[in-house]
Amino acid sequence: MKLTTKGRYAVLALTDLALERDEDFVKISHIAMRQNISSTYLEQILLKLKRAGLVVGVRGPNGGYKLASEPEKIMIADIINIVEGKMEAKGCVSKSGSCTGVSGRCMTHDLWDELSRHIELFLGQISLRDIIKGNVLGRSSPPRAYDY
Amino acid sequence: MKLTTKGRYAVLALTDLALERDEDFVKISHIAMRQNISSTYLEQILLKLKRAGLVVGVRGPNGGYKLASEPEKIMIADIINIVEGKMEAKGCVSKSGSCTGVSGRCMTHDLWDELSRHIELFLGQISLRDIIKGNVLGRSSPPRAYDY
DNA sequence: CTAGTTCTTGACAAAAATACTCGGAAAATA
DNA sequence: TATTTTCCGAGTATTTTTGTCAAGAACTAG
Repeated sequence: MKLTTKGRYAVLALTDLALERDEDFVKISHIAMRQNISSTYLEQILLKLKRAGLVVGVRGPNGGYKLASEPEKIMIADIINIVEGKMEAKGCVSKSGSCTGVSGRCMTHDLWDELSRHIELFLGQISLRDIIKGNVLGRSSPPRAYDY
Repeated sequence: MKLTTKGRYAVLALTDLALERDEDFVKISHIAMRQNISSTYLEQILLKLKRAGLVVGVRGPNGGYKLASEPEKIMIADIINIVEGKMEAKGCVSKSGSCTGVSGRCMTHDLWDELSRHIELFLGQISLRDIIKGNVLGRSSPPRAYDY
């Protein structure tokens, strides 16, 4: 999975919006200042989130951004997927058939595939509400052991 | 977590070694050819793995590389950690106290922290043996839901 | 011992991705 | 109309990734 500052800024910004939910609209510059992020960079990110329908943006004075829905309905996986490209099952070209190695001998294909699924499953279970409530720690569970 | 070709090549190479366990030593050039990797690049990677004690390298004719221990004792998390830098709980500088935002308001710290733990837990449970046996698929379990 | 093979090491370079910046346009408010 | 703020596309600088290259050291077969 890809996770760069873009994804982290996105989650950070939306968390900020979730906290400021009572205020009508929050300006980019305010978020940027509070979270110590470049505001012009944050524009790009919020724009993507707006196009995807996660936030609502209004122009002009008293304008700004607002969450499009309840914090408990916005999952971290969605945020990341929108801002970073869709997380691919890297390590193997997506084309079926022969991968990196010869003769279809790509043993590691399944691994990266399963890792992606694992991460997606994890981040798909955590909402913005969980973050602002602090309900995140200790939610990791070990993977199912293989039955020999 | 960081996952680049370096990490994938490392797992691929070690998987190759695990398969060729009967042969005494396997040459870099052979692995590179079979897995379609640049052999000079692979050198760097195997060197790191050797320094960390995961593989044994022998020079001279009939030289090459060999796994230092049984495939079931070598975990994917170890491989990745060696080759890529140690996976950090990014998104927050590791220093405790104030993170990106002001006034210690870094709500997302726990998230990235827990995500790292989650991934490490997953990859720490899968061995080279699992890969060559194909025991990887379907091992993801959803995270524990938070009890409200 | 000698020649050939193979790892060892570090420096360097091309390419790609990341992390921004910039200038202007559009909309809303007053 | 003037100001504020989002919208939008393009462009740029920095860093990371992904290698290459050349010289050297160790080892083995013959």
